[in-house]
Amino acid sequence: MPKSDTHMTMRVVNHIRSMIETGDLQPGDRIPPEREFARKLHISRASLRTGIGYLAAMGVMNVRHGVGTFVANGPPELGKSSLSLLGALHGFQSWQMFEARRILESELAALAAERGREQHFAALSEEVAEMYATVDDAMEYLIHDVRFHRVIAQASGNPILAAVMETITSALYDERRKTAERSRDLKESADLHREIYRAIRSRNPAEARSVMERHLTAAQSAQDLESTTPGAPPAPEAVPTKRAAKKVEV
Amino acid sequence: MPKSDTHMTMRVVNHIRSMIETGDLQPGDRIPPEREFARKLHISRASLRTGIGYLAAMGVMNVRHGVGTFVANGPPELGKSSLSLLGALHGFQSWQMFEARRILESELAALAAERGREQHFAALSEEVAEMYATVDDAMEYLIHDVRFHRVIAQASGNPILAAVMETITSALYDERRKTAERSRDLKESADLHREIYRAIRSRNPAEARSVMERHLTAAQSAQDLESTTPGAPPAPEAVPTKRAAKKVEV
DNA sequence: GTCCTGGAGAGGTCCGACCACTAGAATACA
DNA sequence: TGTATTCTAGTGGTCGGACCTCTCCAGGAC
Repeated sequence: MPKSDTHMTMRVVNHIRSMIETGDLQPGDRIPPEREFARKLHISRASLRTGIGYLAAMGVMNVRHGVGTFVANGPPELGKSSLSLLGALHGFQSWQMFEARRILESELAALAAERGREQHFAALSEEVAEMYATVDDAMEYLIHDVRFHRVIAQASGNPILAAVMETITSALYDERRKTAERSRDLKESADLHREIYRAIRSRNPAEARSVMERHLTAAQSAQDLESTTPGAPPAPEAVPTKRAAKKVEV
Repeated sequence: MPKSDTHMTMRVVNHIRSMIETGDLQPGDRIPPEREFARKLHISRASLRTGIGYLAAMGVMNVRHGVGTFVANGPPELGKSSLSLLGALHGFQSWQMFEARRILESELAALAAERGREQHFAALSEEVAEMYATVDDAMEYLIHDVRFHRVIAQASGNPILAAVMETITSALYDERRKTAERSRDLKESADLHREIYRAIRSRNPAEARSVMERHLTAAQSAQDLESTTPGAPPAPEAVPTKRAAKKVEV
């Protein structure tokens, strides 16, 4: 939706975008130094920087002070803190984030059961094993927990849904960090993950979806218990707006 | 995950964020002029601008040349073009976007059936009527189509999922605009929307989900027919990465 | 070999001037 | 009087060029 010319910002964005589309720029690549690049694009360094800032905010570029600016190469993410920011603005509730995650990951698990490959199964199996091995170390356990879910997202074959999941869980952890770090019942959690793994491996989408939903519901309850803001029951909000019409494009 | 001090950008972001959280800044509000605001924060205008740029990229602020800078007040969205950008970077496929949309909107419809209120039903009904009235004007029809789906998202009571949907459909329209603008079979489409409306109004989540899925599948097929890049069959990608561990942040 | 220091090169911040757009006030005109 | 036009204050957008800070690593001191 960005208009091409004028607006230096978009000029930079589109330029880099096309460099990516033509393959001139690959994930992990470094772009030229700002001064040089700005000269090449016939724009000021300040304008170039606003463009880069935009890309960086979107998670497409990765700026490292004193080193250089790089094309992101990690797993796709929508701007990391964007959800957290939007949450502050629109007053997102904790239960809403959990619900979103539950829905997304359930479908992701089902898709993984349909499309997962042997490599994914192997990776899942390994993470489950690691989880059992670290039931006494919450910190370490969490790492494998996160990896497990990430592998499922990858196995789903839909990077878009995976990116959305990444964004939501990221915001969720942001919030969790504020409360206690302690965790309990890791053994039960590991059992559930093992069930999920088995359902996926046996290519049973319905089962995978259902177990994943059970797992996340349990996780939410556990979280609510030690949180100050208990998960609220669903309660729809105000009236539907009518004014949005003018914002419609195409 | 943004670190507090240093990095002027984050100083600005956090400052505005806290102004939002304390209610000093409400959606639609205008922030002070850059020169004045910069003086008040004891930073340069350039730094203030990078911070604002970040917020704007996230969709939290809305900058209008010659007018002022405002807190966003529309429906929550993750940065508009972010998906489109990420798509260029990670090579998102068209069918993946459709799939993501199908999954999301189906669940959204189910939730709307559970939680929707009378106001939402009325709004939906009105949009359906408008759709029937504009089956001969594709452009006009599309506006009501978009509004219809947006109301469902709102009725779901989960603004996070709604925001994600908004982001994905926005990217989808970006692509659609590249192809022909013509549309056919609007009558059939309107019929399907009417069915969805009825399922929601009668509080039948399963039915709502199912009809919505049918509708979006049909829409995808129609799109594929006149597109140069037909929707590809599902095909999972490469190996699961292992390196992601270091990126985990509790 | 190890440690320290210095410098090159990258991004980060700042300043101050000027450009471009918008909206509303002031003015001209019918 | 009413309407169109022009002017102008205020706001964001761009510029360039100076200077600061951070990283990394070569090269010397030990």
